[in-house]
Amino acid sequence: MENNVLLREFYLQPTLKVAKELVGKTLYRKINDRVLSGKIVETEAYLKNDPACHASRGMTERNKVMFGEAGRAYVYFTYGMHHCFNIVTQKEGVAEAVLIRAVEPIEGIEIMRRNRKLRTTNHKPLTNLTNGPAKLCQAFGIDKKLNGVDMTKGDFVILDSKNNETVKKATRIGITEYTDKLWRFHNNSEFVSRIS
DNA sequence: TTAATGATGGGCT
DNA sequence: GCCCATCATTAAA
Repeated sequence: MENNVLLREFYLQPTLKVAKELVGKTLYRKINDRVLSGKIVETEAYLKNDPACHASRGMTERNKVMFGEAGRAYVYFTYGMHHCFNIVTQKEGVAEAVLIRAVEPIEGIEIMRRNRKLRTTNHKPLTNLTNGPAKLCQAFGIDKKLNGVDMTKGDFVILDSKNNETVKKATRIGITEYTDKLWRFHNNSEFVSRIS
């Protein structure tokens, strides 16, 4: 298991390349000896000098992890109730990251269902578990306690996998600047938050 | 089917 | 005070 964990050198590659290549890889988390995993199906890149990037206006208490070393988790709280999860790329001082927007559940689906606490029934219950950045955080139990965690080792990592995903480019979601940039990557599957 | 809305609180231009 | 890299629910059509 440990031998195919993505290492720091992977995250030191150009951020757009990292974002694209993360599609098809496996997000893995072990909590209390129970495994949660999912195939990453949708990502977004946030670059330096990108007005949509949290770090574009300088370092703050919230975004300082983005300025640190590659391979760490940047988890932030938004809309008063949601978390979003990114992986930091680039060397220290260069604040770039990849937002994980959606995964396809593989292991620990019952735990994910419990973590999601949905009231109403959905006609696509599996898809609806992790097809959004805040949904996957809920399902995987990701919150601010994981902000800054090193993802190149330990129980919260991304596993390499030989995959031949067809990766499509699209515009990013939920931003108001640089909306023309095709910095969102997805595999066009039903587990993506939305196609376009 | 799509559109509108309320929830809810940390960060900050 | 206003803004948010969102989501679930309700309303409309």
